[in-house]
Amino acid sequence: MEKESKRTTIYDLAKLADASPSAVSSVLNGTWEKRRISRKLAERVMQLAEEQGYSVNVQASLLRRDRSNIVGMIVPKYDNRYFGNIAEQFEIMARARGFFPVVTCTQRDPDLEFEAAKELISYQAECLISTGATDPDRISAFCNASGVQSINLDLPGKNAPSVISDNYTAARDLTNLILDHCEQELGWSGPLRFVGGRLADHNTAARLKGFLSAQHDRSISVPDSHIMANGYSAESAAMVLKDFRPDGPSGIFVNSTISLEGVVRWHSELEKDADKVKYGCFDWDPFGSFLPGNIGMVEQDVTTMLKIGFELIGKPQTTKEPILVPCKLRIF
Amino acid sequence: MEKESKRTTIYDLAKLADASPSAVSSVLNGTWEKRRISRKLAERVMQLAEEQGYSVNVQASLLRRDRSNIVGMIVPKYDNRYFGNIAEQFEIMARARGFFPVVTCTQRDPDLEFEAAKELISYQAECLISTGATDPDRISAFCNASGVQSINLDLPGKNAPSVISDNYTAARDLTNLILDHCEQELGWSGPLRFVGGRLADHNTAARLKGFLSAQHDRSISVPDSHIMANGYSAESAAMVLKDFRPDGPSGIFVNSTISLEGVVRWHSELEKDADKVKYGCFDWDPFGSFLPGNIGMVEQDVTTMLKIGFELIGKPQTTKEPILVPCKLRIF
DNA sequence: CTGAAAGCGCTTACAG
DNA sequence: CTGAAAGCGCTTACAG
Repeated sequence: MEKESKRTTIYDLAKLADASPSAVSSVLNGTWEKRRISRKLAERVMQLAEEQGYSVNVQASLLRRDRSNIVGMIVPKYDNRYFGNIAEQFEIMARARGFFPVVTCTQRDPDLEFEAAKELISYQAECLISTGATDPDRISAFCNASGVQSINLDLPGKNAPSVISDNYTAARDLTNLILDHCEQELGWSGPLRFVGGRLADHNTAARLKGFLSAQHDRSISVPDSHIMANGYSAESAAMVLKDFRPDGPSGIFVNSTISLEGVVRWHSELEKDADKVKYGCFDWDPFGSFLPGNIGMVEQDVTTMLKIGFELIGKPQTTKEPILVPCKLRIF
Repeated sequence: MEKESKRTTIYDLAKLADASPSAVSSVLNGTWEKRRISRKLAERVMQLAEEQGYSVNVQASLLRRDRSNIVGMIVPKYDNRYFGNIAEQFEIMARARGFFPVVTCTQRDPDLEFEAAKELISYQAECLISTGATDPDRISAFCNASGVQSINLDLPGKNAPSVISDNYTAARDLTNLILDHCEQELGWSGPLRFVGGRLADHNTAARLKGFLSAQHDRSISVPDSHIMANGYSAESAAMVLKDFRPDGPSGIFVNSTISLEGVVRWHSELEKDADKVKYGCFDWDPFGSFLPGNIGMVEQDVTTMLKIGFELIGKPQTTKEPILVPCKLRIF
């Protein structure tokens, strides 16, 4: 074994195999049959490459080639059922399509999002998917300036095509489900409370609209105090409910599993009428159906969103209107 | 704006700024003050770079430089609390240390693991962290041959240093906790059942050892039929318990949250004596404490494991004995 | 069947 | 204060 400090190159291999670097290169990148290099030489080179622990230097290879095949994704969190699933499926689907996926996680920090996006472009990503980005327009503006395609997922933007869940419809359906349960099991007909998220956030706004419209259709008027969208954390959800001690039936629309943690904590500490609280959650968790009071959850259709996203890659960007993907309502 | 098809290079910028490519390069990579390039020129170049949406071609830059700063990680899943958290914290900690993290998810598929590892090395990763790899030795053998450092996380290997949880101790503590609850609340003293995982898997084996040793210390003998380690899925856990209808008190050691799903499903379908089942789980989930019968969970100390992993980077590889990191026992 | 040569976009020691 | 030139490791059209 040679000095470990330097990696083996095609020149090392060429010397060892007593062939030219060009020949070695074409053996290693699979074009040797086309170049009609003898099978004997090819086998010798591949054998040597194996022995020497050779691996192609992608930096050098990409520099010379026309395409990188890299498709980048930024995602707010991995440690989250929804986004973790998106990242995971993205990688699988990208590989299946012959791309090299590079995902990076940006902690809902707009500056980190932008830096990470620039980094991915520096790595010659051919397309960048911004998932749940807080400032997608800044990112796609930069992509546009660099001549790199970009796509928004989960949260829409103006400068690139967007693929998002049909939050409005799913929220309306979930609200109706909660209302039905309240009527049938508690003989009570609203109004419900809305807990979690931020109203400035597009998805929360769309969900709130669905929440209100379902109740409007039943002539239920919802007081402002019932809209408790004060953030994305278990703490803020528990906080906003702290002083609410139900005195009879009540129902809650929970916006995301992270808020659900707070709601469940609050619920478990109720001293009376805990069984008169019904809630549903816009988000999916496998333990959801075992939480007392939880009557249903909305699961976003990640596979379809990604499939549509991949179909957009390489296509000329046509419409900028968000493409809406229906969600699945899971009833317990 | 020029033709979008080609990205802007330092040569384009040099022409526009009426300067040499060398000067542009040093302005862009921050060495211009050292080279005593005039502030005026520097500002002009940076302005132009901004306008043209320039971003450095990392492939070209790395090819010329000595170091890549890339540190790679393979991880089985993102859509999993434990591994998702590892990937997320890895990226944060890597950035904080000036590295460029690239994580990829390999679905517990040994071949995909190996391919992904090779790919990361092709991208000139300086160090590769194999997390929960099914065949870590094959990967580190390849890394060794290529002169790339490698580290095993979560699951140990022979060819590289390993940082793993102290599964044995934590499992023993969790077992004792379950036994204590069973005695105090049910007046019953084992033996417990062990559900989930695979005995061939190092971590399952270590946990089983702790499980057995805690009971051995209390002179409880555990029949073989109580060891139900038949896989990592909610289905297999539910399956193995299908015909178990407890007729009195019972206790279960659940190996991972994925198995916990199956256990909870089984538990929720019991017609009698459901309140006489106590279980604990080796893994953490925020909804865990709200699941009836769940008395405690083990949370692995991801931050410490990663911190130790990062300390190993760049250091000569000394001991091959796994470094054990204590877990935290969360009691409900 | 195979090699010499140019060039991908950078960086940096060297020479003014 | 600044530029010309070499070279990082590859690929590929071109010329035998």
